[in-house]
Amino acid sequence: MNISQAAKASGLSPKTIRYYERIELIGPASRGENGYRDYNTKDLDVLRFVQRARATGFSVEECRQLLSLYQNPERHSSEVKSLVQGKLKRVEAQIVELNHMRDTLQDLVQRCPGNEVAQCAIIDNLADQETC
Amino acid sequence: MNISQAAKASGLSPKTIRYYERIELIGPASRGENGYRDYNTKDLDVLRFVQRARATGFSVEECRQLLSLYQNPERHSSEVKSLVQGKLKRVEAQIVELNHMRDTLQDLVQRCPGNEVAQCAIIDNLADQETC
DNA sequence: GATAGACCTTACACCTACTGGAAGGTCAAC
DNA sequence: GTTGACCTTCCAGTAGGTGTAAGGTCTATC
Repeated sequence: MNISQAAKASGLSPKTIRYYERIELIGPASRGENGYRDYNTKDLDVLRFVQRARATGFSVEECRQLLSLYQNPERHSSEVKSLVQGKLKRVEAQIVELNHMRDTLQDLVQRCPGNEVAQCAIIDNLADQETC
Repeated sequence: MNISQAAKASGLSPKTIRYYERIELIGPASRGENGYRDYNTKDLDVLRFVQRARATGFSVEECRQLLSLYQNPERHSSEVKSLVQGKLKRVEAQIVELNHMRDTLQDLVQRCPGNEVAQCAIIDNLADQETC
């Protein structure tokens, strides 16, 4: 199975697969006589694992750790859990920040007339926090 | 007022101010005889404006537009409002995505025993969406 | 006058997680 | 034998800065 088939089957792009190989997130693919990369079902499992972990929100470095746990039969599930708990905390913090941002934006939108006049609460607010 | 004082007064770092000048988000600072950048209160207003807009979540390109509206007395508040409404929509979409991510992570954490056993719902889930 | 330390300048490299494009080799079909 | 769709590598660019180096300048102290 060559790279574009592996890409389709895993949900990654060929470019991304090559990139993952280059940064050694995944091992080097075996090569056919023509130098083309060749993937088997085990390789595909790894590609899918990474695709899902990325889609779930893990960074490439976190995927590296998850992958090493995935491939280690001696792992303890506690290690996996603490990794995911850490990620959860960071995601929750990001949500709090974005919610705050949304509230600010909503407030700005409500206080701006949105007509042909130049005076505008949004500009005023960004220009001078005090007049808020 | 030289760059580090302007930095302190605006909440940006000197590096960031130089960066903003380099990408022409802000105009070139005037220079003293020694070649040092020199900021007046008007410059400071612009720096503060940008700092607040960035902190509110606007991208540098969005800041560029906001700044040009800020500096244009002929502006219509409707232009400002639609810019901010667009941003609000994007932020809300991001929140939805992060909430989904958080739910997934919470579910994974709950279903992982977190002990010395290797078997773990997180790894299983990432390895094979079907066994989820 | 010399020197130390804190500033300033520019320029280049690095970060994340890819993506686009160029230049060239290979394969399958017609 | 040629076309088009693959494949290969490598380099550059994206956003929004930060780190570091090499060098100039300012101020204070000895």
